[in-house]
Amino acid sequence: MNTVRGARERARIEVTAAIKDEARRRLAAEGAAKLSLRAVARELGMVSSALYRYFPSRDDLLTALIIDAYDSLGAAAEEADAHALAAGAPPRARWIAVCESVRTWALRHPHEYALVYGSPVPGYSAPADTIGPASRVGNVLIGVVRAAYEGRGLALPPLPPALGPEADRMTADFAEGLPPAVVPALVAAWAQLAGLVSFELFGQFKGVVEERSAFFAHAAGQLAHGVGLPAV
Amino acid sequence: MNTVRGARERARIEVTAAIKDEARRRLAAEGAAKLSLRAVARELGMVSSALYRYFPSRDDLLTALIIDAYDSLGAAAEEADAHALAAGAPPRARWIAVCESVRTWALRHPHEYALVYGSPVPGYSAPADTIGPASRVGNVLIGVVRAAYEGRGLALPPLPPALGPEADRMTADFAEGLPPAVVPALVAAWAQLAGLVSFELFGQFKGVVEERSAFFAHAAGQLAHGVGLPAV
DNA sequence: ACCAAAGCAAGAGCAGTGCTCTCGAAGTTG
DNA sequence: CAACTTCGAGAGCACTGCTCTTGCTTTGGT
Repeated sequence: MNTVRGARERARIEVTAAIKDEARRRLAAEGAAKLSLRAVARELGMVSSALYRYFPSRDDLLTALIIDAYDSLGAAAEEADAHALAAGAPPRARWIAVCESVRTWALRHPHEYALVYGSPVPGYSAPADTIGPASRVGNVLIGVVRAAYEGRGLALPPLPPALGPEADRMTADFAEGLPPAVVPALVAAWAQLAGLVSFELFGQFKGVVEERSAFFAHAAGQLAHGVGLPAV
Repeated sequence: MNTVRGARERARIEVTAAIKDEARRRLAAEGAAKLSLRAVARELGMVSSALYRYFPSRDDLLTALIIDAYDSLGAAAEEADAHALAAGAPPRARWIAVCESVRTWALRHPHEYALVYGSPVPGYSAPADTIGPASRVGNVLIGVVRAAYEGRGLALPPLPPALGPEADRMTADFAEGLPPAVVPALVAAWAQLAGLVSFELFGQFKGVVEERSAFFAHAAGQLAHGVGLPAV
């Protein structure tokens, strides 16, 4: 692998990266709604039609940015967890560290966060390529809970009987080895985490929450409690 | 009031309403990103420039739709709570009923929900006119918790000392009469509720949660627990 | 080493957009 | 009735995503 296939292929990779970089820059500056292919091309010194050799449409460019954003966020979460783990943190502290890393990443890349967890852009349905990167954060959270479970430090949340089969299916599909009762709570906590971050990022806390960091830390702790990682 | 001020004024009101109606229709059909002033005007048999007599810009039209959406959602939540209250439901059941009503409204008006709780559209900062309607759902939730508190049915969640002053400020600002410890939990629950609905609506649960209704009901119950409305 | 095939940038062009300006017709008010 | 305001229509500007055609450059097989 990594074979040097010639100038052409190398140029294509570089140009593709340059386009994505410039697009990300304009995304950060003006938001997804105003991201224009022509402006990106102009900034790169090429003509707009040339850009279509690399991305067949504006939505394809956005999809590429979405995948990169998922990957970047996923990497941040994984790194935060690895750090906490290396520091000997117990599962609850790891959980909170991951939540904080998601929030920090979102505050640093607001438009990219909006791209992945905000309203989907056009008619649009997420291409299959996105589901892999999209699940990285979820997998980190699953890993933390699994560690708690294997360390006998997991308090099982209640599960209504009506949700039993669904919990079993979820567990088999993407959380093998965990007790089914915790899986719905875990998925809910993931969505709730996104809700907290989105509200802060999208201005819904304006005039409501002022001490955002302290508030978030508290909420992340409550989230941990909800999935069975009680304080001390 | 309701004085008939002449044909002109009446026409203005009717045309404004017609524009919003048509815009809402196109919003539901194609989403906010593709909502075009010209298309709305065309559908109404008027020329695009005439529309600017009623809304000075596209964003102003969107803002009007946002306010209406907040009001519609708020009314749905208030009605759901009133129904539950009239049926003699205890606070916990009222809480869940309100959560369900938000989800139901969102599923019925996905694009309008995305407009208010999704990523903000342009460069954007929410105009002041939106904050009133925006808080109606929150006020309903506050009312439910207040009823529980006054009925001695509220279990106070823990509050870290670091968040004490902020909790006091929040309580004084928009939740007077409630014990400060519950207010941050309440705000967090509100954001988390939006996270649950957004994830379902924006396709984040695709391949993850199948029994969406049962899952949501469970999560809403957990949310109730988190704000101090325990089961039975 | 040559030459056809493929990849590429550029330009023109289409249909559509938000928004501005001007002009004449209509309604409102003294 | 006259002065004034409001409105719809049309033309026009700068911009968008996207397509198509035209030549040039790189590539890969003979």
